[in-house]
Amino acid sequence: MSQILSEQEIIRRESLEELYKLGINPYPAELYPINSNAAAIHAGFEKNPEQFKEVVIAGRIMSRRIMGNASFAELQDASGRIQVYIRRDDVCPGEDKTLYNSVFKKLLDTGDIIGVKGFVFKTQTGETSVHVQEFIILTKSLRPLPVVKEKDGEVYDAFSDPETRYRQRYVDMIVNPHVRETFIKRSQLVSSMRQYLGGQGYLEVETPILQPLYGGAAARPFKTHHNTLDMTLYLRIANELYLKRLIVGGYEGVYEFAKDFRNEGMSRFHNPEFTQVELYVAYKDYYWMMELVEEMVEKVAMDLHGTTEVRVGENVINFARPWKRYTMYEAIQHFTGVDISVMSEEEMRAAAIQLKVKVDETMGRGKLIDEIFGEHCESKLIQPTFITDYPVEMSPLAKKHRSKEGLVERFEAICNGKEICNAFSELNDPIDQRARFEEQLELGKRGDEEAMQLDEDFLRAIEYGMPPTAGLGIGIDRLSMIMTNSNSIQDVLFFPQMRPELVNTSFDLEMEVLEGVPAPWDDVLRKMGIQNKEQLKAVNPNKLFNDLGGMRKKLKLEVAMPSLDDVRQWIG
RNA sequence: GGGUCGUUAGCUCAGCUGGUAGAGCAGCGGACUCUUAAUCCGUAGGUCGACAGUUCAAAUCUGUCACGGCCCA
Repeated sequence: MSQILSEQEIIRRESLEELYKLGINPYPAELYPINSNAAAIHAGFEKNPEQFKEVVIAGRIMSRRIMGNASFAELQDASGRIQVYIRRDDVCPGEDKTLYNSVFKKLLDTGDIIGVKGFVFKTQTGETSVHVQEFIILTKSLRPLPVVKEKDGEVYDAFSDPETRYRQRYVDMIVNPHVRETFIKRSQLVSSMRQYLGGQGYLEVETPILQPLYGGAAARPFKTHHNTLDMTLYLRIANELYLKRLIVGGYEGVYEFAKDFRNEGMSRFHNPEFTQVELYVAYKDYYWMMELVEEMVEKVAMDLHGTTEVRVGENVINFARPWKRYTMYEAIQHFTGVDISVMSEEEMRAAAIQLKVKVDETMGRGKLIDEIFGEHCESKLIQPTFITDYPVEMSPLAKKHRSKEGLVERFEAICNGKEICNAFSELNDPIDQRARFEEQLELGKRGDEEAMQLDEDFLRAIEYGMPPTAGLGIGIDRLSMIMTNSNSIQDVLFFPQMRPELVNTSFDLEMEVLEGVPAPWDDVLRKMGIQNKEQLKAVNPNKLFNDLGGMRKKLKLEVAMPSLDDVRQWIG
């Protein structure tokens, strides 16, 4: 015994014991043969009532209204909710009324999962319901669910604390139906793209996540270690360099839906791991790729919403083709009135200062352009817009522009003020590519932690010859945010990254002694789930110190707190 | 990383210039055979995020720390 239970949890555990005593297994092993669900009943009953004379459904009890010998309950399954009606003498036809009086009324709670068999009917107030003839407990729930009530579309006591929602997404999904809806949309988005890309004949592939050299983007990586090889490996920040090797190898179109990892700050738009689809198609250029993006994203909007128009916050975004196109210089001129295309670096720096953009001496032309654009243009681009022709300094993997000096053939699509994709005519000149990598190495030496590494094997591959290729990356999380009208990336990730919470878990008295931790704190640590040195070393001393205070109060210990330094010493 | 707001019962929240912790819902006991935020009567439930300081007295004031949201970089 180590978990400290609330009153409601204790009561539920007592109910569990009672069920066992009555010979009822609250966690049965057998499958439960459902033949319908909430949505099917709502959709079909009025037209074909004769088809709903014997339905078997299963779901979670979301609410109960008990009126003596008859009760209503709401059952929630994957398809939605339906009301069920239970009458004592229907489920207990004989003398023994235990199943209704004790099991249903006392031992069941909201949150429990049951199966019911019965017939569909309409109540006097007109609600389609299932009249229960038999029911069975499929799972007893030991924790009280947040109770969310609703009337006339108004929600009362919504389960809304963001921290708890993200940490306990399962609860969020149970009580907030729109959350499940968001993730269904996200899944449809990926299917829609996969269908589109597959339909073009491109090959879906998988490339390494653990990479000896990371590349393909400007970002800091996560570092890990392989024991047998005794070598450092990095979690990929992009899949670009591997997918291009596959184009060298002879495929004409490859794509991968990839989890990428970037060891950077977190925000409403950034999670350390995120999903991207990258696509490479041989014998194409970036103009061609723009058309593909328009067509594919328009299809996604149609598949998800049945229209190209999507409401996002205050705006309605229309993904119908064709999208607006600006070169980067044009965009800057459009939003600031300044034409920087003809300026020297010094003139540009002065212009940037005039435009209240923060500059410093290390910034070259490319960085200056990027800053001005980021400051004055990006957030104003609400409707999907292609920005083309980026400075060469920022794009070491893109081909130099066919006619414009100092630029590369690159575009980003901006939508709702944020980048949703990035693409270029891929650099396939191995001599130029080596030179660009070397420039990156120089940046790295000057302290740019996001500079790319020189990938000798990648260079070897393109020295064999990579056909002219168009490449694309689309951020699935960002696009999902737009397509689901979500304000934060955390709302389109099932399990957004969070600092760990120390949870109380059951512990085993037989376990090893925590050397160096004086009584009674060793016991307290065990109660907090820290059972050995390894686990102890893994915790943040400040947090541990903080939580020890909480445990001291909770367990009503009459001993002085250890100091923060003591705690640091225990951890070692 | 900086700014800012927040952390009180299972959930949603009150708690004023310091003076014995409250409500609604959920729970528990009871009544009730078509309810739907069911209703009616009764009742229990608290690491006020943590530590320290100020004070006769701290949920409340001050400092440090933890966790989270939002904004900025």
